Amino acid sequence: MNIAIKRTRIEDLRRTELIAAAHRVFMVHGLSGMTTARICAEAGMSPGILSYYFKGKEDVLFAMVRLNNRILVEDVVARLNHAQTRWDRLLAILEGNFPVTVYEPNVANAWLSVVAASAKNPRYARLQALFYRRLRSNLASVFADHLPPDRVAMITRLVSSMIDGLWLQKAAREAPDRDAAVGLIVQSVTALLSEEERRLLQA
Amino acid sequence: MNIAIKRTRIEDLRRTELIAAAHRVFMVHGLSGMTTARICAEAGMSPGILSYYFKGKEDVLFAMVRLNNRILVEDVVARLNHAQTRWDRLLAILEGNFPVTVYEPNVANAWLSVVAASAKNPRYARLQALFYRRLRSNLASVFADHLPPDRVAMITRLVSSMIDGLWLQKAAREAPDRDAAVGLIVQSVTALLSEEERRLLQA
Amino acid sequence: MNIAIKRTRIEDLRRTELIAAAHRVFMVHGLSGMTTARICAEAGMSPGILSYYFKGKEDVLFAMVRLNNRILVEDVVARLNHAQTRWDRLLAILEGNFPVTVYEPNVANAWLSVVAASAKNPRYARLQALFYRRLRSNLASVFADHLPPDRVAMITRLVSSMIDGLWLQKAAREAPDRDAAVGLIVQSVTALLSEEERRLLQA
Amino acid sequence: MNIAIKRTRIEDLRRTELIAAAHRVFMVHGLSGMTTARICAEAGMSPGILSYYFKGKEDVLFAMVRLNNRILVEDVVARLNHAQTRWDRLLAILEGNFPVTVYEPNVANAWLSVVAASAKNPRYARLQALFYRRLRSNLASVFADHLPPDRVAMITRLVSSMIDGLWLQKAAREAPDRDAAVGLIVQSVTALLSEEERRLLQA
DNA sequence: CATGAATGAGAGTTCATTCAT
DNA sequence: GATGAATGAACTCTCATTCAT
Repeated sequence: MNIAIKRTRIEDLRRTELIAAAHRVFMVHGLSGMTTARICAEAGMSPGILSYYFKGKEDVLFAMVRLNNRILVEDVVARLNHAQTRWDRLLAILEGNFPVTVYEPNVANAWLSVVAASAKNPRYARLQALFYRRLRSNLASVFADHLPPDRVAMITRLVSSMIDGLWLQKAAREAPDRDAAVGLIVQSVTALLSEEERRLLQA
Repeated sequence: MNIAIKRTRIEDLRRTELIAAAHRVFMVHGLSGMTTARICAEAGMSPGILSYYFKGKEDVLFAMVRLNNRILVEDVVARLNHAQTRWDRLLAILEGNFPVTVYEPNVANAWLSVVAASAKNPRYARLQALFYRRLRSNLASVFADHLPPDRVAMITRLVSSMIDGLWLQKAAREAPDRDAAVGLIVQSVTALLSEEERRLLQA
Repeated sequence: MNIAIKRTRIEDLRRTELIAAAHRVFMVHGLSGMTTARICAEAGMSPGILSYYFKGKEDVLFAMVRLNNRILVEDVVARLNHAQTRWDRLLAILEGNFPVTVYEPNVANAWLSVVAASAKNPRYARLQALFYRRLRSNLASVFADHLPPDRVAMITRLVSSMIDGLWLQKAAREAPDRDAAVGLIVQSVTALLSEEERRLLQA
Repeated sequence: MNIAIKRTRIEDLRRTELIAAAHRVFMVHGLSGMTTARICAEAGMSPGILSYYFKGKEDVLFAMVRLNNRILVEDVVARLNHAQTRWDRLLAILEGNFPVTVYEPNVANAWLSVVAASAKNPRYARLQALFYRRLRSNLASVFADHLPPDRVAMITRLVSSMIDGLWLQKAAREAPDRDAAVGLIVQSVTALLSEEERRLLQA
């Protein structure tokens, strides 16, 4: 039993190691430069190992994307748990979607490739759909109690498209830095609210 | 001399035809499916011709992107020329950035790949920079006379990032249709203006 | 001493189980689909075990072929023991060479692969030679007492080549079913005998 | 036009060259040793050439099999055209199916692999079916006018299965030489006919 | 004795590019 | 100028085998 657990853990470790290696290669060489050979070399393993832990290259990529999504989601959840007011929740969501060390052209660039490459793949489509649904429901939870549904929907759309747009512009080296990005969205949302609505959210 | 000119013209035509063929292949097969063989076949030419008219595949891609940018810009310019009020100018810009037949998941997807693949390349960076500068100056020209500079800057950022965000979401099959997209942006801008400002823009 | 014997017996069991597993894999996936990984999985053992019990994959295959030959031979022997007349002996041989549940395209196909793959290997050549010698001597024992040697030889050749030919055609999905196959050979042999000879064999 | 023809011919030549190279590799190394790299090396070309002339390895193999079938069939046709009596036709068919220089263990072996490997592939199945149909109709044409249908069918089956069986035994190094093989079949057929029938066929 | 993680050679295929004609 | 045959490097994936535990 102990051995089994140990072994499973070792397997999991190696899997994680490979995913991490894939991620490093991905960040440096981009999606097109992320070859199986490079991943294995980066992990310090032989080329054949990939098919031992994964079905194939595509499987590694998917695991990598899923892991990153999970980390991002968990980060947002943690931030939301610490938020006091509804307004703090909005800030938590925004800050979670622009992670400090990660909101950077090369990263944005890499992730754009993934979205582009995987949009037709139903497996990723589900992942994406889930991600957007979560984002929208999080945003909705900020406004739902104090605003009519159509305004909630509109603000939600606005915020989510601005998040994506700023990431895309980051990849194109045309986006402001992280604080300015968050600030821009906050400012936009603020401008859409009446003074009273703002006060209610901040309470 | 005449012959030389003629030749040049024929050569220009063939170059253009190759770029057009590349564009057609790109739209159908995406960036990853855009092979030199397919481009030449689509153009009805032999594979060897590419190295005569271009330095390589990358060169064809660049020419294609530049041409496409040009067409999009010219379309916006034409729309702007027909615009009566400042408000019409805003609509012209938005509609020009969501071309009816082109605002479609596969296309968005393909263009995302290009942005992702070329972001590190200074050649493309210049192209992108020019594109964004033009978009911003166009947007600024709508508001500059009636709003203080910081509000102009803010609205400009908001609009441009929403445009990009909606394209990105389109690729992820998470964006509304074209009219709703334009409507969303218009609605957002409207909400940011006072009634008086709106009236001034529509005059 | 006892332990050693026990161990040896257990080892023999596992060896046999591996061979049986190999045979099952072989029947389902064919020779080309018979990978060491699949064999061990089928046997419920780990991949490394193969090199303990066998020199390599080739060795497993050989053991499998030998075992199969043995089973087939023993089956024929058992049938021969129950045969009353010489004619019954002929039927026993034919029926033994077209096992009911096994005379089937995929199986024929798989065995063809083995013959093809191993024909150059002297180890298999000896196995094959033994097999054919036994078949011929069995057939000869049917006719030897009542027919001159050259006719015995001819009939033997005819029968053995028809058996092989029908198996080959089975693989090519061009052979009749089992009863028709046996019937065809019986019919051919019958036609080669005079009425008196037939009566003698059936006595 | 001329150029087109010339080019097509060159292409055909290269294709044929590759098929011939494949055949040589196949004869020497067997089906499993027939790698694309070896084929191209044997043809004195680079590895990439294969995909220029063929869809893939499987396509080369199929072309090779088809070409060989064609050659064999044409040889039989030529022999049949020279045959005077029906009996001569029978000999022509048999001799055509045991080509002098080719009825040899390694060749038999190689062909066995192909039959085994391709039996599940409908493309080859059609080829095989055609081959057998032709063989049977050729054999039937020898006997059809002088024998009742059921005896024609039986003799046809007997001859075709003996041909296949002798080839299989050749691969197992257990078959007689070519003349003995043909002789054995002739002898068998002869024994199945009455003296009068034989006379009619030889007329 | 048995495990299963790890290896590494080798397979088929794709494709941008070159170059003699 | 244009052709298209030819190249060769690079890619992903498979699998028999090895070996520390």
